[in-house]
Amino acid sequence: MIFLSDRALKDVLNNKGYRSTAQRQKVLRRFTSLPQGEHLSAEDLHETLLTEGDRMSLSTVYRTLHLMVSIGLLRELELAEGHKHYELSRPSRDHHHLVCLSCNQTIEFAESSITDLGEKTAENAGYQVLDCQLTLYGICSSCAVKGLA
Amino acid sequence: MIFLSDRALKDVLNNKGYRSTAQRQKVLRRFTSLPQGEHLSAEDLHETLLTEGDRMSLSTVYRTLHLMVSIGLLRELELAEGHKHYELSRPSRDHHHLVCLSCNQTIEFAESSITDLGEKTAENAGYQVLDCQLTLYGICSSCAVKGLA
DNA sequence: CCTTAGTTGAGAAATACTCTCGCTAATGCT
DNA sequence: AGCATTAGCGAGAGTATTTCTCAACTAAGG
Repeated sequence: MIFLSDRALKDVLNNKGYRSTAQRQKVLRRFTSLPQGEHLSAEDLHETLLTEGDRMSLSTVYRTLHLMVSIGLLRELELAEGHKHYELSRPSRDHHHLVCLSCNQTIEFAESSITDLGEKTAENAGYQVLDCQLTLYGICSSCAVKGLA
Repeated sequence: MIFLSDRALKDVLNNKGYRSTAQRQKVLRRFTSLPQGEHLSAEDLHETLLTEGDRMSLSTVYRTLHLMVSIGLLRELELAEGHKHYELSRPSRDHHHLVCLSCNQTIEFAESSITDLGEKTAENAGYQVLDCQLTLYGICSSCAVKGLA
């Protein structure tokens, strides 16, 4: 799912009974052009779309994000900032997050064994997996030194 | 951390420069008396405290929950209901969650290897781990049948 | 005790997100 | 291509959850 043309997106959507719209294409395009490792909040996405000249209501931003998470195109991340972040779903390059509860620094790390383990567990329970996230919360070394925890 | 007396809680708090208060004791007690596998939202906790005759402001509930997460006594869960849930932190019996994005059913599962793996990763990055959560999001079999996804 | 500094309560406020409804436009059929 | 159907959109009001403010209170340590 590294790249998806407008045409491919249309097929994915239509197959599920959804329509392909300019808004959905713009949102997905924004995510595909994002550097590896970056993620956007709903508000971030809304703003960057506006500055690029793509008017879109905030409602649509939220609706589109939810839709894309539900069909597995995007991944919803709960880090430590009080709001959700989204990134392209890239099953082949699964990665996880390490978050400092004090300064919110976020580090990504890859660990393919977790995905396998998660898939197996979910299948045993009869689930079809859309996402598998290992999130580690802790205190980073510089915050530990400052005694902030 | 299966059980913590008021005295033990006081020591933990005082060691970190915090005070032991009646409110903090009540909150922790509520969690220690919770059946294994259950978790409470801030609102749940506030209500159950009130019905048990323990008046406490909602602000204090939130403050106490955050404090206890930051010192590792509680664990903050992000399931799929739109608000956070909390449970006692029990490092010795680590468990993770499988959530249906359609009906919000949540299944717990244990997997000790994940904790080890997480600890190792975090330590390499210089982090002191407070929590390690693997969360699998997907569609459960009954929702898949209903074609809800 | 007595001081001091962390903690609480109450409610206002901020934030993030969801809903409603009239209008627009994508899809599928002819 | 033209048309009917209906999913999807925009705008803003509404809701839910969480955070903030500040005066009053109280735990901790001397």
